[in-house]
Amino acid sequence: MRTNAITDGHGYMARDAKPTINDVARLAGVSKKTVSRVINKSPLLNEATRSKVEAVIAEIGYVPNPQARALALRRNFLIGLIHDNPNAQMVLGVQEGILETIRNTEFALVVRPVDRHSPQLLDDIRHFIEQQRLFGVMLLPPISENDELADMCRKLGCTVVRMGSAALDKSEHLVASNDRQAVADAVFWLSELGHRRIGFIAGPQGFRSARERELGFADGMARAGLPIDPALMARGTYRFESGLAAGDRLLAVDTPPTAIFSSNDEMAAGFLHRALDKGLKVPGQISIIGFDNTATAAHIWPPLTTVQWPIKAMARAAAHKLIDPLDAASQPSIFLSDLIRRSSADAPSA
Amino acid sequence: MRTNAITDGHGYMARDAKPTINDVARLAGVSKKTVSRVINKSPLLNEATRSKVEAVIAEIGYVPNPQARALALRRNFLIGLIHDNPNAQMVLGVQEGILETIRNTEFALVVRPVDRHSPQLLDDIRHFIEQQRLFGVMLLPPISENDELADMCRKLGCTVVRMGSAALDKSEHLVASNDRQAVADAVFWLSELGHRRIGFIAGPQGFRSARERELGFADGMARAGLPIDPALMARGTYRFESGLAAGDRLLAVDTPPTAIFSSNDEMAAGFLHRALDKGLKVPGQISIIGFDNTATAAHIWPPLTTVQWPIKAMARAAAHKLIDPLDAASQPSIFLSDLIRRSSADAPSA
DNA sequence: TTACATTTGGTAACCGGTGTCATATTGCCT
DNA sequence: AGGCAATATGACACCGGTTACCAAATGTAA
Repeated sequence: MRTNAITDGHGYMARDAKPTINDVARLAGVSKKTVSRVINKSPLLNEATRSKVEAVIAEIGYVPNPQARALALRRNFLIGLIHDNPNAQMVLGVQEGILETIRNTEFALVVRPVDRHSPQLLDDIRHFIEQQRLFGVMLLPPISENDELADMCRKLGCTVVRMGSAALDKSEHLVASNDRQAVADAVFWLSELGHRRIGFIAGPQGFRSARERELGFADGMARAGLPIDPALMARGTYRFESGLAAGDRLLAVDTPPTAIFSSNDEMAAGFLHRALDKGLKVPGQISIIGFDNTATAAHIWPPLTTVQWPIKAMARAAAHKLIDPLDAASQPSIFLSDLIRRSSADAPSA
Repeated sequence: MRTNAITDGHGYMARDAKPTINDVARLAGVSKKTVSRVINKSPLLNEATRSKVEAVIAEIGYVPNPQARALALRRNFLIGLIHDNPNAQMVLGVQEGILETIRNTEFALVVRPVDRHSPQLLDDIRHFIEQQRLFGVMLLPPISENDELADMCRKLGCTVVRMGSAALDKSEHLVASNDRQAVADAVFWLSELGHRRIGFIAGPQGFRSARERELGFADGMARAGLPIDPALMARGTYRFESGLAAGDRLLAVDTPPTAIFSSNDEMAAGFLHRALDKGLKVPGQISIIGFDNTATAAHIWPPLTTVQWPIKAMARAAAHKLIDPLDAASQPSIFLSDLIRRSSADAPSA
C-alpha cells in the first residue's frame, strides 16, 4: 500500500497523502493554531489540551511538513557543505560531525562537492544557494580560504562558517585548528628524541594551511635551538608524487636528515616510499612525520606517525555555530591537533 | 547590505526579501499565472509575453522558491544518501557522481551517514525521511543489503535505488557491479601469469559482496582448471587486522601460495604488511590483489593491484534512476569493474 | 456577419504551516 | 457582585508557488 496508482502531470507516482495539521486539528477538536502551538511547545497552553493533541499526533503519526514550515517562517533548515577536498576521510568525518550536532534538530545537510578550478565556481555556488535557499553554508579547506566566495555567500543571506587551518582575517565564524602550534610541538618532540638534522616538506604556496605549517616548523626548530638548513627544505604539491621527488632531493644531500616533517600524509607516504627504495631503515635512519592521519597513514609500512585534526569535534563546533545564533556570536574556536604516534618516527639510531 | 538588523522571533537575522513571483508579475505587467507558465516552459504562450517576462526575471534576479514549489506540487526535490560505509573514497565518489547528474536540475542531495549497528537504525531513518519528506533515497553498501530498510523506505513513499554488489532479489531499482565476474577475471589472470597455488581472503559472512566475491573466486579457479585448497582460504572482517591474521595463517602452510586474492584492499594491505614482515618478496614470492581501489592501495608499497568499481558511473546511473521515471522503469544496471594493475601482482619468480 | 474553435490571460482556491489579533474563559481582588 | 488581568483558544490572512476554471481576444470557416 505504498502509493496509489494515480500519476501526477510529471509522470511521478503520487505519494500517499500524509496527515496534515488540519487532520490533527479536526481529530483533536481544536484549531490548527492550537496544534501549531503544541508542535512549537508554546508555554501558554492548557495541559489537558496539549496532551489531547499529542495523543492524536502520536496516533495518526503526524509529522509537520518542513516545506510548509519553511515557507511560512520564511527561513529554512538546510545547511550546505561546500568542499573541494582531496581528503575523503576528512570530508566524511566532517559530515558525521555535523550530523551528530543536527541529528535531533530539523536541519538537514546538503552537500556540494565543487571544483576549485572551475571558472564558474562562484556562479555554480550562487545558483546552489539561491535555488535551495540555504540557511547557512559550511566551507571546508582548501576552498574555505577563498574570501571572495565567503563574501558572496554572506551577501546571499547565508550564515557562513569556515573551517580552516589558521586565523582567517575577519573575526568571523571560524573553526580552526592551530596547525602552527601542532607542527611546532611535533618538531620539538623530534628534537627531544635526539634529532638534529630535521627536514621539512612544505605544501603548495598559496595555501594557508601550508604557510601555517611552515611557520610551525620554524617555531619548533627555534624552540629546539636548531638551525634550518635550506638543503633540507622541499616544497611539494600535497600529492604522493611530490613526496617521491622530495625524497630524491633531500636524501641525496651530503649529510642527509635524520628526520623529516611532511606537511601532509600523502607526501610523507611518497617520501617514505623513496626512503625504503633507497634501502634506508625507517625509523632507524630516517624518521618521518606526516599530517592529516589519512587512512593511508595507518596502513603503510611502517605505520606513519602523524598529526591529526580533531575533525569530528571541529565539525560539531562548526555546526553549532551555524545553527545556534548565540554560539555564532562567540569567538572563533581554535582546536589543537593530536600527534598520533606510530612507528615511522623514533630516536635516531646512533 | 546583506541583512537588515531586524531579528525575527527566533533570534535569527531576517534575510533580505528576495523577489517573488508577484514582483515579477507586477513588473512585467502580467499575472502570476503567466509568470508561472514562463517558469515551467508552458508551450501555450505568446512569444512576446514570454520574452518580456524573462527579461524581468533576469533583471531582478528572480529565483523560484523551492519550498513554495514543493508545497504546491506536493512533492519535493530532495534525495537522500544513506550510507554506513567504511570506504570514504567510495562515498565521496558516489556523492560526486550523483551531483554530476543532478547539477542542472532542482534536486539537492541530502546525506545521512548512519550506524548499521544502532538499534534505532530504522527509526532514525524513518524519522529522517518523514521529517525531510524526501523524494527518494539511495542506499549504499553494505546497508543497501538491508531489505527491511529498503521496504520501509518504499512504504514511506520514497523511490529507492540501491547500489550493490550483486543481484539483490527483487527486480527493483538497482545499480550493481558484477563482482563475481570481476573477481573471476582477476583470478583467471593470475593463473595466466603462471600462478598455480592461489589463496583467497573472504569477507565477513552475511555480506552479499563477500559472497559474490567468493563465488567469483571459485569461478575463476574453475575456469583456470585449478583446485581450491582449503588451507589457502581465509575469512576476514574486511579490516586491516584480519588481513594480518590471514597472512599469519596462509603464509605458514607447508607449500605457501604464490598469489592471494583479498576481498578488499584493507585486508590486502594487512596481508601485504605481514608478507613483508616475513621477508617475502612482493610480487616475486607472493602476488597480491585487492578489491576497492582505496587511496591506501595506491600509496602502500608496493602499490596494490586491485579491482575497482566504476563508482562515479554507477552513481550517475543510480541518480538517473532516482529522478527519471522512465529510467526507473528499466532494468537493473549492472556494471563491470576494472582491474587496476599496479606492482603487487606479477608472474611468480620461478 | 455570425458562430465557433483556439489561444491567451486572469481569478480564486489551495498546498500546510505561521503570525496577528480578537475573543472566550478563568481566577483574583476589592 | 463587578471589574480586570491573565490565560487559553480561535478566526483569518499570509508565505510563494500551483492548479482549476473561466473570460477575453483572436483567428477561421460557414
